[in-house]
Amino acid sequence: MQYWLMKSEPDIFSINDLKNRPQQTESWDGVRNYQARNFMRDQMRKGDLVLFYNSSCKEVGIAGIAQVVKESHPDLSALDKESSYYDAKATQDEPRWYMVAIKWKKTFKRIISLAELKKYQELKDLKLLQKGNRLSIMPVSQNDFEFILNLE
DNA sequence: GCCAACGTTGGC
DNA sequence: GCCAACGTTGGC
Repeated sequence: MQYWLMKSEPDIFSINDLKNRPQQTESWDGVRNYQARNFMRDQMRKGDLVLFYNSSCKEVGIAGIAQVVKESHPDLSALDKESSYYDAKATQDEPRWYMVAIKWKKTFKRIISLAELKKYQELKDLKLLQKGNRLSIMPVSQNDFEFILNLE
């Protein structure tokens, strides 16, 4: 079992939105970065746990936990000309972009803010905190994951 | 709104 | 394959 962090702009899709979906589940469409795609396509497995991170908003930080419930499948929003995620280079045969589905598991009682996370020496290896990291999906070590759970 | 840092594109 | 130019991310 592996652990991950996934970023979302809460104004666009929040952890509450996830909780309110049918089956509290959503396919993570719209990722258009190869490294992030490769994590979803090649490494994320059913049962993996995910830190749900709020980015580009008033309170940036970790909002809760989700779980991978469906492994890699094509992100067909890339084929939809009306979608802001449209990619002219994606086709039915070569979908180019892939996603996993995650299910809501827990909303933290408080947002564990980015500023707070930065304070802990224990989290110095957390990729989120490393300089210039803009990945929207990244692996998290089991130790870091458990440390963060205990901060709530 | 600023801007550092990174990713992608495309000419050569 | 290099690299400049451009676009995007995302914290502040």
